[in-house]
Amino acid sequence: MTKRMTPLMPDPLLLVILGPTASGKTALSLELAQRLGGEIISCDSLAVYREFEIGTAKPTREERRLVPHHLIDVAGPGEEFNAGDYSRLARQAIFDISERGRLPIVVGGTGLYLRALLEGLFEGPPRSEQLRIRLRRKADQHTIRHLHRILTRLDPDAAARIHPNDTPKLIRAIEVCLLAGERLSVMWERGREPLTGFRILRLGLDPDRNALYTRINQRCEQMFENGLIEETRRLLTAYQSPEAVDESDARPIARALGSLGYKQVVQCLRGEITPKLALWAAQQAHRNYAKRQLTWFRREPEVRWFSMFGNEVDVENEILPLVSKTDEAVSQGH
RNA sequence: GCACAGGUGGCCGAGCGGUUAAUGGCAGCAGACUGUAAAUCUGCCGCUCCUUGGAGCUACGGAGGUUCGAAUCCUCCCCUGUGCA
Repeated sequence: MTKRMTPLMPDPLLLVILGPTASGKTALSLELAQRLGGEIISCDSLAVYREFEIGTAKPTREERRLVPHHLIDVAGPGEEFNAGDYSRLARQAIFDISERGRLPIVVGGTGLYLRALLEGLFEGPPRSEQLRIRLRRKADQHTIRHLHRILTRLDPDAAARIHPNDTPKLIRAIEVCLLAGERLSVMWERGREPLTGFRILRLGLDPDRNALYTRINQRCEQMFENGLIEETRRLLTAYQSPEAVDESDARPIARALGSLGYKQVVQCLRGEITPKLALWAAQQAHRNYAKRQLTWFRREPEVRWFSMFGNEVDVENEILPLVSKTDEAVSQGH
């Protein structure tokens, strides 16, 4: 094997940092970005919303001044934002960063968004709120199996892959079939459009479970001390939370008010639970979430795992060699 | 001190003579996931052993008792809550 004298321009590197909430992704990403001349693309379904600050653990203003961040605060609190939007915007950001000769670093905990970014989504119709309302009403009138029966009629293959109890996924599947006039499973088979043109290096953080849970508990407590309740009160005044939707209420719905931490604080503000219980429940929810994230990320291909927190990783000896090794491998034509 | 009400698996909580290792829920563990994903859903869940299916052991505050059989009935004791003193 001879070394190329005039090697083709190798694909630029794309760094991906993934891991559960509170595993130290931010710390690691900042260090790497500074050492490698990188910019960060957040991959977080809640950090995209403006005004949701404390409960989303966004990087601080100082951190964002240190390193440019993308895909944070790109949507209004009451706006609709989904995996497709994310995929498009994030890809654009990655191309722009790379164009400028900088290293794009994707950092995130939202598995679906990461997959939408790296592997793409199937080509499907957007959601139809009206159709969804109709389907949900139907579901309420019949047994739990009803939606599944409808889907089985429309697309048996898709139905076989969705559990009869999983109402939201059934609704989306039926919606797609009806709107597209085509089977979802057929659309799936046509495949996705993955992100190409980059060598992707995935770094995963998987610290000791008990230590992670302890850190999550502390971080939640910190959020409450930093004014999560006040922040939620302000948001709740301007927006409705997704549960307890009132038809006569003109305020837009902020979906993020139903997410970890905010949901529990909303219950507290409505007088349903005490602040103490809200904290306890928020901690619980974050722990459960971290576990689900790990389940998702375990399936992610080619992840270089580190069983420690992001701030504990020996960047100099553990990661920088990986980065240059990838460079080498490609320039040698492997 | 007296009178009620209670003490059930890590927690909450059903059961109130056999079909009960004991309904549920939570937590825990494992899993799924193609435009609501910080969402939604699934499985396992006393211990030990073997191959699915089982086998054995330990369990319903404690000690006795009644009974073929008790978490469930009786007696005494310990503890908790409430009311009266």
